Amino acid sequence: MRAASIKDVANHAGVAVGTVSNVLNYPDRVAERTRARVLDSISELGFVRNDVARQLRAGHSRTIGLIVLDIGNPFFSSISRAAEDAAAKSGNAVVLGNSGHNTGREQHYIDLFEEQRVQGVLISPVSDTSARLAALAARGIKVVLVDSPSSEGQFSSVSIDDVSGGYMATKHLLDIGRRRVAFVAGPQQFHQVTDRLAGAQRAVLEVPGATLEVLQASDLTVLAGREVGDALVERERELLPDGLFCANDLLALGVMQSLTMLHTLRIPQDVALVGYDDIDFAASAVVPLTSIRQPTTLIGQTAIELLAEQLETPDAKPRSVVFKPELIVRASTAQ
Amino acid sequence: MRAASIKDVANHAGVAVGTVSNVLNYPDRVAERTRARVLDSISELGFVRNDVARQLRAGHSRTIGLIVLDIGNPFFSSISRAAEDAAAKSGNAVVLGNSGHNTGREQHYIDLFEEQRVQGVLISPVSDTSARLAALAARGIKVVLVDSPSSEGQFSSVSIDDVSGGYMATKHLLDIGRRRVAFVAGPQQFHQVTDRLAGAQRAVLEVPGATLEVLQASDLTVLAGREVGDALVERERELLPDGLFCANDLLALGVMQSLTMLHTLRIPQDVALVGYDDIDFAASAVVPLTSIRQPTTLIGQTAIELLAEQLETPDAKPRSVVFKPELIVRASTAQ
DNA sequence: TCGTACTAATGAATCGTTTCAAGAGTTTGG
DNA sequence: CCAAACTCTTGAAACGATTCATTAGTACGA
Repeated sequence: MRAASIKDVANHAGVAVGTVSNVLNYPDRVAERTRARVLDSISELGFVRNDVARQLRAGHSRTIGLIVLDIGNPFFSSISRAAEDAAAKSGNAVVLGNSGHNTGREQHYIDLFEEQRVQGVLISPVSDTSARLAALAARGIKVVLVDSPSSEGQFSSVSIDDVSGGYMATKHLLDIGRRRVAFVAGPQQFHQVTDRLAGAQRAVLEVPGATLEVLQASDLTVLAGREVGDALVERERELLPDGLFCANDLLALGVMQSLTMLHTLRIPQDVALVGYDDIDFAASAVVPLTSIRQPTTLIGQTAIELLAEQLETPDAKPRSVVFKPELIVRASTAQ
Repeated sequence: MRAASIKDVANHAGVAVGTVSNVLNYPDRVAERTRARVLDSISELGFVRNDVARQLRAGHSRTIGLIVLDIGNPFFSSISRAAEDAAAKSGNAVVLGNSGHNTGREQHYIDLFEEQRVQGVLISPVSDTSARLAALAARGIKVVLVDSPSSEGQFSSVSIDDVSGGYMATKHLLDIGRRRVAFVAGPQQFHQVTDRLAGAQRAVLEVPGATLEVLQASDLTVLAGREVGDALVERERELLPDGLFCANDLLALGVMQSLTMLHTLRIPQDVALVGYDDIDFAASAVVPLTSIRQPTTLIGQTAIELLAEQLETPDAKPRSVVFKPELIVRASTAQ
């Protein structure tokens, strides 16, 4: 009941194992008749190549590791889908790891991928993981940073100009006349959060009389957004910001749920709201959400391309691609 | 620049390869001093176990394949996250494949997983794939069906009673007084669609005077829902259904976008709306969406458990777990 | 007829582990 | 002091593919 091996096929067809291997890998090195006989045996025995053995011999796998911060976030699920599609085109499989913003789990996946001798690792790092990634790279496993710029150009990377995204979002709030702006931040160790905040600050400084408050959310999830929103509705009306920029769409949707729950506050009349990522659900929110669109499909594809580049020319200099995000205006900031 | 092997470690430490292997796998079979020396060599050489070779020797991998219909659907991303977490606890990794409702891609992943000698495959099959899956099983790869009942109890499965979910959703619409009910169906080859429809039909038959119309959507996505919605708003008012039950939440959110776009129709006053899956975004929709909640986390965990069961006792009879869904009432069906 | 050139097929060596029977030392008990 | 019972360590044999130097066989030309 053991799976048939190449040796079984060879016996059955009355040829040597090398011949069976040739039928599989270099069919025209084998004479017509022999090939037919081998193929018959293969289908008769239900032989399926053992990829593990192939990989051992080849010295590397046909697998790419992808470590994301939160697969529940459509931003990342979209990237991973794109990466998977792109990898499949060149016959590679993507193994997905979800770090959940947790350094321990991240390290766990790095170790796992190293043991599995993956061809490369695409990673959206939790924080500054460069030492660990350098160790990976030193053992010949290529690394591409996703949604994170490469510190000192050590690795290839594909990222989005989050500072400029933060600027665009805040500028838009200011353009529609809002002056008491608040940024709903996630944990400050996420560079996505600090970059977007930096952009927001720049925009606010350009407009005299505009202020920027920072509200701290415990996480980058819908639930954390709801907590921030609940705190806001408790405030006296004159202390409320009139423009809210959230570090991502999940937060924004959570905030929106709280603000609209009691029907005492109106979006956008009382509070205008901007999110970040433009996930599919932003358009179908209670109030369709203005957001900063990130080209997730492109990000995923590019990550795979950068990896392929590294694999083809092993000592090519790492390359960094930076995409510009785009403002998508919807009802949550209508004038 | 080749990665260090166990042999390199053995040379460096001046012991036999078997001893190094014992240090790694059975530390207390090795004398204190030897063990220390080997561990030193390991860290000095930066040795990392080659999992590929281990797997070849062991005859199976520490990998589980998961094939889902649409990873962009939060229902499936939630299941896969749960499965991944559960698998990690027993030291296994999950490789994710996205079939996108496409038989070809599904087969591609089945083949890939078979070549990779995964321990088992969790699959949400596109249609009746039992022949192919039987072939897998015949080669010793365990199969667990996810979100799909097992035909003839051939495989273990974890599923949800979709007929009863469809019944609950429709009964609820009838309970709040709606009589011209429509079911927004996805492609009829998806059993999820036909089961939910069957439940809806049963509910409608119980109420004299109630009718059920079936609207066909091209897919189970937000976009497909918007197409159905666009067609609905074109209708004369008296031909409109007053209760809509959508085959999943993505469809429902799409329909909702169209219906609320022009502000001529009100949800729930003119049309009450029920979705299916209760994804996180249902609660933060334009009109918070009444939905049928499926215990995704439980589904993912259970799938892994059923697989573990099969692996531990290879000739245990396949087991089927069926969960009951739950109705979550929100504003989209408020009376 | 023989040597050359070619095509096919062979099978041992290899990849990096784990396993396990056998051997080498050491300790214990009589 | 020797046998028996330990504790460690050893190193060859798998696992299942690919590779490649050899060999076998055939065809051709001189």
